[in-house]
Amino acid sequence: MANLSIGAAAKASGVKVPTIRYYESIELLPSPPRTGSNRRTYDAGDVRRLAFIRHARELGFEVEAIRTLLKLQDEPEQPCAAADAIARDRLAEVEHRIASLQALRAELIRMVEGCSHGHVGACRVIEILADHGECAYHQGGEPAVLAGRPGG
Amino acid sequence: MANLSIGAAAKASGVKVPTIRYYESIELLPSPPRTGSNRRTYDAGDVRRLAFIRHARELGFEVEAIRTLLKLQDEPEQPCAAADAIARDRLAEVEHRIASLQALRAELIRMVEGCSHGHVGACRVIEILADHGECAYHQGGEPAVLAGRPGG
DNA sequence: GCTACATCCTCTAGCGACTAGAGGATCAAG
DNA sequence: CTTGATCCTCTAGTCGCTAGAGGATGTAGC
Repeated sequence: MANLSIGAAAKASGVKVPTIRYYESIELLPSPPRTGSNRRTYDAGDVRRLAFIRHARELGFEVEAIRTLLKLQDEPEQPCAAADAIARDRLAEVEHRIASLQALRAELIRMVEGCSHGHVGACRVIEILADHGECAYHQGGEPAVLAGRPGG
Repeated sequence: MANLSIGAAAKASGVKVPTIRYYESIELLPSPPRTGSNRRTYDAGDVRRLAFIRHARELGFEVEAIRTLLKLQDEPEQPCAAADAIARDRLAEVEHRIASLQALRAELIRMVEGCSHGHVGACRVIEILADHGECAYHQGGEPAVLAGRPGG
């Protein structure tokens, strides 16, 4: 698998064409060789790198964290403590999120059930999410991953 | 707890001062009464609402989704069918998110376990993220969590 | 060869959800 | 009555894309 067009690399990696160009522009992906007519050509290694980036983004890694991981990959003699730390941070956050979402889920189920009995009544969505002032997750400060959902 | 300054409301809710003003500007938070010298004054209800918004954002809900949740809370008398639909939509979203995050969590655990005490050469972080082809997390189509960091 | 039309190129501008800073008013403490 | 924190409005910047303009090139069918 070599000399892929940007479109083929996009298909193979799952990263959109403009996003590949964007990654090149921020130097997350090296500038590939060009054809005589100035078109980018990618190989299997590029596709792998793109797939890696895509997956890492989906896991909520920031671009800077991904940059660090790629650097670690390029210099495999170094211990992977940094990569491990990044993964651990993500894991802690993901676990907290799951817990919060499960609480919200329970409340939404309660609402849907209340609805099926003819009244919305005292909706406690706000309480369920507002009342957790002391939860450890928030001591650390800023949220690491906020939504940019596919639509947004 | 009443007549809080914007700074006090920020401290109490965990939402930053400029962000509170931003939420007002996009009408996620109602414009509060002002003092004679034009300063915003908040009460306990505003703080709860802000804390709710913050939690929901941290859970990855878009502002528009939060708006519908708040509307459901604000107007408990609205026709049951409408409330039910909103709650059901959010519930579906929450459940999808939980599922995605659980798959993600499993991967992160594998990553951390594979990584511990190793070197990057043997570190599975990169392998796992690059060889993502059969990862269940991706079957669902769209990524549930993408980064839009607090600066993003 | 010629015509469609897809794909590529660069560039700029826009999005959501903030965040930072300028420039000025006001408040609370010493 | 000064000092410094906090408040006000406003504009512009951030991240990680995404969309569109305007034009060049590649490819398939006739």
